[in-house]
Amino acid sequence: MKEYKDQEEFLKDYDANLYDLLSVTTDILVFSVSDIEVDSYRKLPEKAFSVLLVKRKNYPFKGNWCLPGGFLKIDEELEESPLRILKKETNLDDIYLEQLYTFGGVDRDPRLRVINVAYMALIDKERLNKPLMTDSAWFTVVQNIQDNVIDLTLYNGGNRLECQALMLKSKIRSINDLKLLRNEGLAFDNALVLIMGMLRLKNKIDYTDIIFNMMPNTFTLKELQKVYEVILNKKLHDQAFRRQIANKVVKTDMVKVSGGHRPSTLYRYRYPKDN
Amino acid sequence: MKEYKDQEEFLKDYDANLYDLLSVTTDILVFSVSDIEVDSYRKLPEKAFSVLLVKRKNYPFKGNWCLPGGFLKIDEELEESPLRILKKETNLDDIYLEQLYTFGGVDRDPRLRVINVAYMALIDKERLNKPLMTDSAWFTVVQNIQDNVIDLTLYNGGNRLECQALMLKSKIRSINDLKLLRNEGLAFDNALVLIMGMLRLKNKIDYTDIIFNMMPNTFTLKELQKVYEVILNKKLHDQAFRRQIANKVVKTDMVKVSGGHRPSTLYRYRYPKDN
DNA sequence: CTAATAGTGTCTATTAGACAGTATGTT
DNA sequence: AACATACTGTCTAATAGACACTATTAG
Repeated sequence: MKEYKDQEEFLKDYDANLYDLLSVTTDILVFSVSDIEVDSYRKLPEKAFSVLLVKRKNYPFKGNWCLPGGFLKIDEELEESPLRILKKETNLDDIYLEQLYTFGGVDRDPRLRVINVAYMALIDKERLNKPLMTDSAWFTVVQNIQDNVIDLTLYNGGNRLECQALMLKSKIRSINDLKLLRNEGLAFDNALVLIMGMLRLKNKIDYTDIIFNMMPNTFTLKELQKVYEVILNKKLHDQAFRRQIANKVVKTDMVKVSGGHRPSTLYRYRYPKDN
Repeated sequence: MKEYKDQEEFLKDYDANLYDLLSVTTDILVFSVSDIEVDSYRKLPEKAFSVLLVKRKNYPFKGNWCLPGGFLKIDEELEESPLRILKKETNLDDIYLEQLYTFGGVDRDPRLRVINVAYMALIDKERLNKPLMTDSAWFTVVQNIQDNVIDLTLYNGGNRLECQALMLKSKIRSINDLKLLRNEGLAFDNALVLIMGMLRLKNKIDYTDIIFNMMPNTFTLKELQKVYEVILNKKLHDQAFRRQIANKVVKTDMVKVSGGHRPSTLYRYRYPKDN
């Protein structure tokens, strides 16, 4: 091995093709909630949980749906890539974004070896200020967890996608803790990305404040509770819920009037000193 | 754009060099604890928290210390890479491993553009059955957190490394939430990897059982408490601690005798149904 | 008045913090 | 006996679950 005087001399001599080269992509799980109107004028609208998908126009997986994403450019910071994609899809700049997991299965893309860094984004649909891109659509996510099997069914108009996985451990930390049982209509390994994201979110809303990224500026406590309930997929006890989030919200002097019942006080999120 | 009959025909035509190519590496934060003997024969040994580092023999960063790691091979599953490295370094197969974060700064490696998937591993040093690799060494980690500045000082014999970062948010989720203030002796961006790993561990031992991956099969409650204390960097209240971990451990019929005082009952970890 | 949601009061069980006290070993 | 750690008991404060009750609106 040649001896170098210093790092500068070493780098001049260095051949970047010495190691295997491959491509890196970023995918983003864009999650949000929306209202579902109910028949009775008196009842409150239900909350639905939804994810943004893009229909693939080209091979591979032509016609299937996939997460918004793209290839990382060689001179682009890793964190810039999801922000760039989100800006393109939603026209929003300040979106809650966190790294979810990096997927690196050898065969996840039939074209070439790809490492995929998946992010999770939470947005408030009311902030959307332009129509979705063509081929993009919100899918309502209906979850069903029984024994150790998680099943997610996605609906958008006539489109219905479904994915299902066996959870091999009680805490899913790695892609190897999940075994995909069914995947109808999702491209690449996006079914597993979606399931991991869903599980991460269900877990994190218990001990963080990230849910407020999906809420409008003002909201009623019942609306907030319904968002918790649709994500956790279980009913919460009203009074217990109010106590638990009491110190995370601030009462405003506004109320929300809706149907034949007492109006509900609107609340804001109480930002901690930092975020 | 050419129209393809099916995915097979499309792939035959596909040029993998269409997108930017780069290299992927995996780094592993191998954390463990060990005893530090104390002067008085009566006192219990203190617990020290430590991380495994490797001295760089070549450029770049020749002479600095770095995390064990390596380049991902093009036909290697992403998760296999850290396992392969751990096997080489520790000769152990069944090690607790979790993905920590994927680092992708444009300039993190002066040789070429690299995306680095960092993992965190927790091991019980008593299980080590072979000496460390040459150039590998355990460094004791001493942490100091004041205001929003975290400072880690690493000791091994005469070697002393130090890194320090400002925490821009109270919950560190992204590399952008940290601002590196000082880095003495650590290669690449390993200082930030180490700090993120340390923070993740501090956070996770409160709501998971991962600490037991660093414990021997049997241990006294005081030993377990001291491991918590050295990681959290604060004293815990004896009785409160015992109550909190009571249902996570099982009493054995063995005791540990050490110095001039009453022997302590040895406990085992109570495995949940799965892990 | 009725249906439906909004919001409060309170009892109880569980958990967390604090502190005091007792137990048991080696030297 | 003295020291050091091991371990238990109990008071109190805070929190969580459960349930009952009152309040307010549109139609």
